[in-house]
Amino acid sequence: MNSSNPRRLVDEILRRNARNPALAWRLFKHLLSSPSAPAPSPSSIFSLSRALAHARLLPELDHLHHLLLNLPPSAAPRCLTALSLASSMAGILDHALSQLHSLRAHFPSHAPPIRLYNSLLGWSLKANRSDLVEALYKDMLLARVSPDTYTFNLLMSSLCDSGRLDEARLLFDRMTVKSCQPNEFSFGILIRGYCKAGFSLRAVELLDVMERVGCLPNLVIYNTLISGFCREGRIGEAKSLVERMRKEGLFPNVVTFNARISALCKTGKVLEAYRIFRDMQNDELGLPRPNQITFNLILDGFCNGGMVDEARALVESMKESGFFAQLENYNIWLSGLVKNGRLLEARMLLEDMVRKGLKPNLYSYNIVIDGLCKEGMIFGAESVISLMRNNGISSDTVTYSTLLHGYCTQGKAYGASKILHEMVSNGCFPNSFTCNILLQSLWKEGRISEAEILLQKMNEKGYGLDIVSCNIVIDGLCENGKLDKAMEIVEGMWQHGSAALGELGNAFLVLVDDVNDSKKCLPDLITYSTLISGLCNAGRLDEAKKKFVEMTGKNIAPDSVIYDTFIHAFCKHGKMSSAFKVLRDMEKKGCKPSTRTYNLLIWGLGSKQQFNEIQNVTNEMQEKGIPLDVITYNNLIRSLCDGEMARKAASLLEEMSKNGIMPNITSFSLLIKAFSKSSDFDAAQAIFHGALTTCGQKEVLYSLMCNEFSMNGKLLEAKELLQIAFERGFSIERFPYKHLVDELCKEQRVDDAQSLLNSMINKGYLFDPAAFMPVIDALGKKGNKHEADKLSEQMMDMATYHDKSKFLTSHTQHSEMKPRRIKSKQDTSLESDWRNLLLRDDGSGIAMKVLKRVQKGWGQGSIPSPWPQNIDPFDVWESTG
DNA sequence: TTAGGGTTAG
Repeated sequence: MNSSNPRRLVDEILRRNARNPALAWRLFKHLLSSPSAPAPSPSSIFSLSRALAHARLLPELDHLHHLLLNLPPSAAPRCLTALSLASSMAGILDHALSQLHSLRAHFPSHAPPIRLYNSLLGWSLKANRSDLVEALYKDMLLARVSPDTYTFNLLMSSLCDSGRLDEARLLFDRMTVKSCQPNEFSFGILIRGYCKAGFSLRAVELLDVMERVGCLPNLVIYNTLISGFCREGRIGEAKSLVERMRKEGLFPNVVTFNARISALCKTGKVLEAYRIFRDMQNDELGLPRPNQITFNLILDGFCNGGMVDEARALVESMKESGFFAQLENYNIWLSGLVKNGRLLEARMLLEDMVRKGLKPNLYSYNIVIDGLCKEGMIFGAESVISLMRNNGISSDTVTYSTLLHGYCTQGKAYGASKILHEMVSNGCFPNSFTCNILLQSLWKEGRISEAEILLQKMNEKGYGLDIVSCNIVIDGLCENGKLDKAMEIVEGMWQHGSAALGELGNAFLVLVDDVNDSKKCLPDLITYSTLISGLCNAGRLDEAKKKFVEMTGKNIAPDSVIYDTFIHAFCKHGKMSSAFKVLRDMEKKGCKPSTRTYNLLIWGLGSKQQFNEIQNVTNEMQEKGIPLDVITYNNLIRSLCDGEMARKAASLLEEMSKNGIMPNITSFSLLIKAFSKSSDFDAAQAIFHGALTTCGQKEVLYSLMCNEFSMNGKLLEAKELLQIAFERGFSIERFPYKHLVDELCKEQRVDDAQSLLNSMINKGYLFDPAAFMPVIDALGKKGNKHEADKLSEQMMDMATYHDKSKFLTSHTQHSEMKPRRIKSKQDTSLESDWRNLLLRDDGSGIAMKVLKRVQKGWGQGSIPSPWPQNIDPFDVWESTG
């Protein structure tokens, strides 16, 4: 160590202990406290503070800041600069800013280097702190520091990220006339901006500009453009770019290949992507080797294409070759499992990750939470949230929005508003996704004026109304029969973008006319799909066809969903030849018919009893390799049953099992109904038992069979099934217990009827008190006044209990249901039964007694409004400021 | 230390 120069000594010690910042810091303090200590060099301060910042030793950084302020004025500014730069580079934005602030306050004539400003600008932009960006930019000008190319590049990149392409372009154009010339990064950033916004054609024009200014495009720029074209499906353009780059001596690398593979997977051409992937693995072909990302793309492709087994095999091979170790691999696999309904496995994988010490991140949890919510398993989702909280990760806006969506789709309004409040009180603010979820929920509930208030709030808070919001409103209008309004808005969107919603009556929306064309939200495939489906449902087929022509004229390519919509509509109206014309047209246009397409056709033919044609269609499916599914078979079963060929229909069950297709509850139900209709109860019962074996002991199967027996006078058999239902704890809502009690009484079997009632009471069921009446009547007629009174009392108890638990129909029923549905279903049935009771005049007086209870309880608006009265679904925005 | 390919919600 050279100790002849004390300043070198300081530097040396600091350098040697750079890896132990705490020790370096102590040594530094010690040396600096010596009276003969020389001033440290800026580079040593940079190394020290970089180490302190990296180790997040924040109090030490503050202390250092303080010490540096006391250095002689010849050394202090440069050392402070070094400190601030190191803090800034480590991303400790607030420290770096306060250090810059002291520098500027104490040494106003010292101009900080542009590099410091650039670094601070970069972090401020990343943190979305436009206030800081502005302040820094002003301070730069005050310090007479000129922005350089790097500064402009940062600003452009940020503008592009927030979709402000035109402003980014303006900045870019100003660069060419200013002292700072655009470099390859400037071009790269702008090109990326155009490509990300879907304007690859505008991006590629910049290649010519580059040529003019003598700036050579590099591999990154070519890859940006190629992936942009691939994303837009412009494969021809992508290919010619590859040729152009080869001519310039640049060769496609793994990124280029990944862009192609990604595009193929996104358009469902997984097998083609897989072929390329295999070629990349083949040493002889000299292609770039697949990397981590290539594997992820193929894995995701398999998962999205429903090829779970292939995906699983790939995961195994990735594990073997060490390509399955990063969190991202796990997250892709998690999302694949969820998308393919393997929720249990996904949940287990998540816990496995925790056990293995591979910390799942917010993405991992959100993926599983979303899957559970989509399957209606909100409790499961809530439990994953606790798991996540226990592992130190807090919910974000995505988590809350996902949960909100779960509650909304199940009509659980109270849960939804609870989530909204929880999210805001935890500092997560609703974004446009959240708003769209709410918007859809409100429209679905028919609460249009509230939806309009929400649109207004979204607008005030600056959440742009995007194409999703527009599509939600258009869907809502179609569902509510306001098709003309919907069409008017779509037309207006071509001119004014989302501002066309203003025609809904919201004058304020006129103010948000999308100013720049690049951001305007124009009708898309979903818009037309929604509109066309609305028109078809309303029987306005000619207008639907016109809209179809309009969309293709606007270069929106129809997908199989739209074709299916037309096929469905034609089938519904019995226009089978038109339906087949659509099928041929879609094939001609290169849109592959799906199993669903054929199922619709079979359904249409089935309702016209055209069995030969059905046969032709199923043959065609087999020839074209389009798999039949359970719905296909159910359609076949339905049409045969309708044609009173139940036996032939039943034989299809065998064919299904031969083809590896499991019949479902619908398959069996159709057959049970058909055999019951023809009074072939032995066959019906055989199917019923087969169904129980295949589908499990399902309540719907029991209730169906019980209803069939009961309707056809098979009272004993029906009663037996009802008894089983009691034992199994099923909800009896769908069982014909009232009818059965009534019929038993009519057949003078009051004892059987009474025993049924007693079983229901003993099992704790809460049921329609009207079921008591036939028995009370019968007992009264028989002169058994004592028993009749006893039952009357029990009926009164049931009525009281009914008052207390407004919605419960049985002890097994799950709590929350869609409030509106409950109202229409339950109230009307109870009310009508009670009205019938009250109209009776048998002098028993019971009816009047009961009436009083009815007036106190049921039918009196005891149904809670979908949103709890005391909570305004919109007030959460007020606290967001 | 600013530009390319992979993971979450409507």
